[in-house]
Amino acid sequence: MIKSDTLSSVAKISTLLQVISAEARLEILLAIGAGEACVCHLEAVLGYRQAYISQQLMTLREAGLLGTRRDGRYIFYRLEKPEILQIVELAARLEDLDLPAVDSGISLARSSCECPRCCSQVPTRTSA
Amino acid sequence: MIKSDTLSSVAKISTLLQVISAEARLEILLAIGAGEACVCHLEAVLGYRQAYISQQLMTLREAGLLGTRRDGRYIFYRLEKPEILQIVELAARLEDLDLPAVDSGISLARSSCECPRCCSQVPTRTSA
DNA sequence: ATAATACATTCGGAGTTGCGAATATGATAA
DNA sequence: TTATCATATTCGCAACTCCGAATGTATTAT
Repeated sequence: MIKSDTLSSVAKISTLLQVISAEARLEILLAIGAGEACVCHLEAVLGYRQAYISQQLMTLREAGLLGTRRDGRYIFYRLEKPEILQIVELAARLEDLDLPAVDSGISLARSSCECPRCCSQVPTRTSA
Repeated sequence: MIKSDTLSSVAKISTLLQVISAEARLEILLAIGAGEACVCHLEAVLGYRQAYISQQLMTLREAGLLGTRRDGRYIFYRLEKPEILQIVELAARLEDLDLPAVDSGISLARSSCECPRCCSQVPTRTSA
């Protein structure tokens, strides 16, 4: 893996883009979006195994892209630099894709979470 | 390598970012910048072997990022989607780097080329 | 013609990475 | 205390990627 702090500007940019370019990590960034998400949430929403999610989160953390907040036994991740999503949006536009549902921090990450244990309330549903 | 056209939006974005994230390819994109550049030019400016440059150019071409123009025995490459540089600039800003001299199409790619054979005129030099 | 130049392409192996399995840690519940 | 849950970390190897070497293909020069 790429590390060290004595790197050229291009090398640093290369590292950043490589970190966010892995498909699973892109999905994680989009799932967190403007809000925050715990690991079990990401697990449920994205369908990856827990250890795998944690591995990807570690990579993103080491790149300085994520911040954490512990609440009880849950650890919530948020984007340290939300502008990272602008890169994804720009890339999406270049490919003529209507950007893949960047999480607004309301829809997925905070409410109507599908994972079996955390955030089990379903506040956006209006049915009786 | 990543191919196929039946891919999710995220997968397409992933592929695009992976293609541009390789350090050598980043350097190539920046060296071409807003102008155009032949292979021997890139070879001289970046210091990579010819075959290696061509390999990276092939990858960028297959991703639809480059266009070509043949002039005699030279082949000039240009950015098909110059907005790709905005991604690089954004990434640079996120890392607090003053973006790495995006080629304006004047300084390197078109004039004062250092490679021994092509573009040997040195128009920006004002010395006798 | 042949030769030289500019560039493209294929092949293969050393090296790296992805990711599953197993295990560890830190917090809460009983 | 022990058990359980949420998450982190380490290990190892199959799979993949990088890149050098060799070779192929246009184009121009002689």
